[in-house]
Amino acid sequence: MSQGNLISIPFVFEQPCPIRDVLDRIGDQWSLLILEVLEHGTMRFSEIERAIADISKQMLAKTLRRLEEDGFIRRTLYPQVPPRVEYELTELGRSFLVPLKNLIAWANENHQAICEARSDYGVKNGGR
Amino acid sequence: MSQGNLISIPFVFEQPCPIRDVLDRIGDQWSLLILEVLEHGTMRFSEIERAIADISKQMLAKTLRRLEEDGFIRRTLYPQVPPRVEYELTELGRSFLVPLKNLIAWANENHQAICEARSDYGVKNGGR
DNA sequence: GTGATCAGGTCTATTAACTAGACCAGAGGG
DNA sequence: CCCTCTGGTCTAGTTAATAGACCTGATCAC
Repeated sequence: MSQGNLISIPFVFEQPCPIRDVLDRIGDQWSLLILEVLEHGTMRFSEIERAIADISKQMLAKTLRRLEEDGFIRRTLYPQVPPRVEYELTELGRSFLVPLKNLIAWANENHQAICEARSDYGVKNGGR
Repeated sequence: MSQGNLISIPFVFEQPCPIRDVLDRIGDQWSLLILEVLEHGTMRFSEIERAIADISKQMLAKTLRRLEEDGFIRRTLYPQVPPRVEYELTELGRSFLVPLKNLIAWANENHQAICEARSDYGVKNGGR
């Protein structure tokens, strides 16, 4: 609170900033995964559910709604019984695939290194 | 479970796959943000805390430990009183900055479009 | 000497988020 | 007549995150 011991920090990520705003949305357990899955084309709810496997219906529905709300995907409901709902990437969503695929490529390339880091850490802190 | 109605899905993201493994770790509220903050150099615990502002101490400590465990960052403890602890990116962490900065650049470029999508969605589904 | 202060956490209690699983509509098939 | 199909929603129980008190122990003001 006092001024004397303030360390100068030129960047502060408060909530109303673009980076925070976007990262807070896509930075969750499922969003990136769903977008990656939808790269392969238009898919139905149950197809996405099967592709990700361990997502719960509720989280899938919620995450899809949020992605739709943010303009990443488009939801099309065919009023049949049983209902048919299809999800596909919008232009915005497709443009997001570019940085996303970079990220995924990095993940594939460096997964090994991460695993090694984990086991090294485990050795160093083995006891507990 | 029966075979008849299986829609062919050539890609299934089960947990033990590199993409899932990496995304499950960095795909949370704080990891990406912390890594981005640390781009600016070695920082102390309280500096990071101040830079992100609305992170709780517990989550910061936990996320830092996980990032350290995965080899993204290095933690250096100077045994003084009061304690001094510094965090910095490792080689691996720095290499991750490349895809991360792509992501952030995308976020900056498209933040406007996302906001517009949100308000459009709000109009369309205004009642509820 | 007494007490406040510092950094970097941890501990606890409250609150929010997520999960699993039941349930629903309503047309078509056996 | 009952069962099945899809895309969800609802409820109950579990897990995770948050806010805030607390801890250490050397240093400094009083």
